[in-house]
Amino acid sequence: MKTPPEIIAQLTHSKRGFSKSELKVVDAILLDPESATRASIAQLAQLAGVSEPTINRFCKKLGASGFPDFKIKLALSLASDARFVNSAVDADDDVGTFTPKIFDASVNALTRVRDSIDTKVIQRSIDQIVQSKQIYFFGLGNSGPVAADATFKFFRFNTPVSSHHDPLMQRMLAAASQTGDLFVMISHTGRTTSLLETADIARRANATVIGITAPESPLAARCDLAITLDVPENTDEYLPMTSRLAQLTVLDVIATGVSLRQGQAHIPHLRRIKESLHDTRQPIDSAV
Amino acid sequence: MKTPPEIIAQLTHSKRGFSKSELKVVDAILLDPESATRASIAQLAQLAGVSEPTINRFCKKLGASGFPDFKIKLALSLASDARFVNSAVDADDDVGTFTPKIFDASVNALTRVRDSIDTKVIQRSIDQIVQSKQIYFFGLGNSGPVAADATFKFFRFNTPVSSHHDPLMQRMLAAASQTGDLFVMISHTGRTTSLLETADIARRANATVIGITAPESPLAARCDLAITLDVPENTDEYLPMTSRLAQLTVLDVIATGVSLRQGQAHIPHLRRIKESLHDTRQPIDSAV
DNA sequence: ATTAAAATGTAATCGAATTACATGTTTAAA
DNA sequence: TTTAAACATGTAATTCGATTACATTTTAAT
Repeated sequence: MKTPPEIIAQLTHSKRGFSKSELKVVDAILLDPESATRASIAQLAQLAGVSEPTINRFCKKLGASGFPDFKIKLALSLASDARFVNSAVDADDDVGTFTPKIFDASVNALTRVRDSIDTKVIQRSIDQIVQSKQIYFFGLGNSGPVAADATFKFFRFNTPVSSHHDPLMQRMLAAASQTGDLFVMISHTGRTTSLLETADIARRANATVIGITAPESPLAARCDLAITLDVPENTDEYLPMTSRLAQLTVLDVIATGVSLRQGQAHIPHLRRIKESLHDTRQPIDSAV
Repeated sequence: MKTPPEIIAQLTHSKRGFSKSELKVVDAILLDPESATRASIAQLAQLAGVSEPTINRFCKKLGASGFPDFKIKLALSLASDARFVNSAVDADDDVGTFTPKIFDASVNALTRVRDSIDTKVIQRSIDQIVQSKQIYFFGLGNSGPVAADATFKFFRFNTPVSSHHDPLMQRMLAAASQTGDLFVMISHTGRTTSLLETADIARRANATVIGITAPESPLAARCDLAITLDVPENTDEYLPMTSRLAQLTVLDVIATGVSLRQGQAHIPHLRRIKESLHDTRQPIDSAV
């Protein structure tokens, strides 16, 4: 996809020297960019309180061939970028307002991680998992459920897998581990003392430790492989929201990678899992 | 944001009765949709070999107010399509290729749910949660970790909250429940027999049951409130990937709603939680 | 204070889009 | 098979929006 000229970005980060009336235009557009894509040059001129040629010149200044072209570029910009405006939830937002905001924040986080993640580390993680004899997913607190989820995801491969959120159990398993054992430790902060100690213990036992955590965190430094997620999370206001999503998606990626590596080898295994679940479900056309 | 009329979709799935010359227009546009957004009506008319009014009528037929409006809608359609390339992971993809694909699939699912979710039901769910005396999150299998995650999320409110993934325990709690108790049952398929029974038991006990599940599923029909998530998931190939993310985000939304409703009331409670965690963490500047 | 350059507006012009109307084409009924 | 009515399409006129040329105002520098 060719990089579109991000009109909205140019409007918000008004680095460019905008003149007085050009700023009026910026304001008028940002007030309701959506409807600006539908307005005529006259309407927008009136709304901004400037003349029509001013609008026109403004459009050209931003790289459009004219006003109609500008509207299209603006629309494109809205569709891709501005839909995910990371606007904070406001105290007097109603459901219809804050619901998309939260979804957008999640989407934002995911696209950001997508664009910043180190796929080489992912690749090496996949290599390690394929080679491992046994896989443990460790997480504490909010990351506990993520580890548990990973178990379900990796269960379809033939390697024994389990998740643990009890620090003592984690420590015991780490101490009893050996070469070929793989620990995936999940921690948003990467600063949970107990998990750091467990990581050290596991590495001393010659097991492999992969961390899914924050860049430059103590945990990242202690792992054989650190998958670092750059998720901006204002943990001061809320408990982690978006980091779990990023962690889960990264685990999806790794699972997919392992799956691709194994080719069709595990398909029969997967079918057996599916079949085992069948009797727990109501048939599709059951009376509701 | 209002659901955009997907022009491209209307063009490709030419279900609508297009006439001879209208088909010429479709072809001309699909030949190079990108440049069609930049063409004038005369250019496009020539390219398609039809008259200008034909183009104009065609645009109106597809729901645009005219040709310029059509171009904008087309541009929007292109942009969103490009972003949501739901291209399946290919057997010979390398990490750098399938990693963004999976992230995009997740983003895709979230935006789709965002645009299709019924915020009125969300609102009523928030109402119920605020009024409830006790909250239980139930999930089985893949949804178990989601329920567990919800516990962490809702713990910051003063209402007692717990999650359970043992069907017997779920059933016991449902049987022992009473008015004021709230059950949030999470199931991607909405067809897990055990959970359906538990829902019935809970409702007979006058507890409230909220479902986070598939539209038109047995579970949705059995709940007081059904938050239905329209997540396309090819469960045949892979175990659920994106549905968890949607479920988690919906729970984030609800938690946020409850939080807003309570205003600052729970802030001291939240601070206490934070402080309790402090000693488990390494200080930021600890030696790495 | 004066002048040049930049910014903005006015008004004329140009061009694109739309509409009204005429012509041709298909379809169905006689 | 013929005929009329509905539909599809094109031509030409018209309208409306966008653009340009030019005049005026504002700003900044000497």
